[in-house]
Amino acid sequence: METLDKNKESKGKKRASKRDPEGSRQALIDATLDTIAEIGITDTTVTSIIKRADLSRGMIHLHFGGKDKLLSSAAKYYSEVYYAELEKSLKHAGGDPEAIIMAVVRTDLGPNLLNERSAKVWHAFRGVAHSHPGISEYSSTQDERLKGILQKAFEHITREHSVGGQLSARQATFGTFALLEGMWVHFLSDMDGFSREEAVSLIQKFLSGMFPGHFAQD
Amino acid sequence: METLDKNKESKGKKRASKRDPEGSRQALIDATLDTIAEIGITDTTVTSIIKRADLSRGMIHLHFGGKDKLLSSAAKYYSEVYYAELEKSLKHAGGDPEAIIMAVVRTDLGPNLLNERSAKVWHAFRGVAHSHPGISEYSSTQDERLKGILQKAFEHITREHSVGGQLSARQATFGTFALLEGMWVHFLSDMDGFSREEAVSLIQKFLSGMFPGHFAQD
DNA sequence: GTATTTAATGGACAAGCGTCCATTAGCAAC
DNA sequence: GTTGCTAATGGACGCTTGTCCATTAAATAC
Repeated sequence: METLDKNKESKGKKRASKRDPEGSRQALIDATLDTIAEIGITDTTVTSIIKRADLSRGMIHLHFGGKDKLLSSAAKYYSEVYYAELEKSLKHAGGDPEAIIMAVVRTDLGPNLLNERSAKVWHAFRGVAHSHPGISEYSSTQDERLKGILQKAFEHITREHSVGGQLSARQATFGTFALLEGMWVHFLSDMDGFSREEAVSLIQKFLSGMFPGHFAQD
Repeated sequence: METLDKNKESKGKKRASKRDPEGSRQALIDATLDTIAEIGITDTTVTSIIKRADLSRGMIHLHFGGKDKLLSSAAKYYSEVYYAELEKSLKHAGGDPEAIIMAVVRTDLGPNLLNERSAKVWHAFRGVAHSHPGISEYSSTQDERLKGILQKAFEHITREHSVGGQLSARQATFGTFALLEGMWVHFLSDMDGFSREEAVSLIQKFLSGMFPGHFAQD
């Protein structure tokens, strides 16, 4: 019998075999996101990426056609992971609009989506988006999907209880979204002082102020 | 009599004479901010900056000691301009806490501070701050000063009317700040659709929801 | 086994980067 | 004028960047 470790995906991160195009592709994307989070997007070079992925120089050109396209693919992947997590959480939320909104808030501020690596990558991508169409595309898609979910839920609430002078669904979406983005920024500038519970509770207070009778605190 | 234009600071941007260290310094800072806003911080190189400032290669090293220090100086200058505008507006606001808070909100979202160039520069700086201590310093200083002003005003309000279950001054500051940051992000992603009035009004509604009896809408 | 296919390698390359400094030139003092 | 000071110039430098491709080697088909 032979040794059974070493060559069989033992660590979960290593590629399956020496020839594994799909694995190499993903390894490059992961290494890109790691590098951006660790040393910043300005210092993220082809060399720093392939060093971290433990692959050879030519792989980026081979699998993505260039550094720029790798960055776009990494942004796309990041956005997909974000949205997958959100949808997973929404499946357990049921159909109640309030529950949906609070599930979005809780998930967006939860440790799976809002953590050091993720927040740094998000921030870096947003910072360069304006001069990088490939990245811009995916981060604005992510925003629009999130806003879409919120707006649909808020529309239900405003329709049910048409409470005269209150906020429109559009404004409520706008405000909630801004608060969430602000929380991410805050998290980055003070990770130790940040409290997820407090952030969720604050948004909930904002919502219950805007929609009296709804979003009651525990 | 001689011609009186052409060589006497006529355009306000040109340097006063061919030898003007202070003017050159400022021209480099302005060119840096312009370049960042136009082509992004990633593509902002020594060459692109000196081309825009219409100065020679050596000037960056001469006046700032290197590109990195020029960037830090540009961040510092940006922050100073922001804060000067804010203080100017606060002088007219009087001593009333509500008026101070609303003046901060209106100024932060006004065209002098929130415009295309300014927002793009701000975004770019924040995106690289984590791997660039010189920039990080000034953008966090700016944040802290703004939060300080808000918190002091909110403390007055919470002290006067100690309305039991309401928001603490810290939370109100947190929420207002997050909303403002969110508005800037929103402005960047949809400049045409953005309405300053709506943004101000939304924050005011948030505040009047949190502090019933205060921040009454017009 | 051999042939075929293609993932992966890593060095060569030109272009571009930021830094530096010997030189030039503008202004003030005399 | 001449001198002294220093702002300003712009080319040379070494280094790093991203791209590309001839070569190697792993897996599959026969």
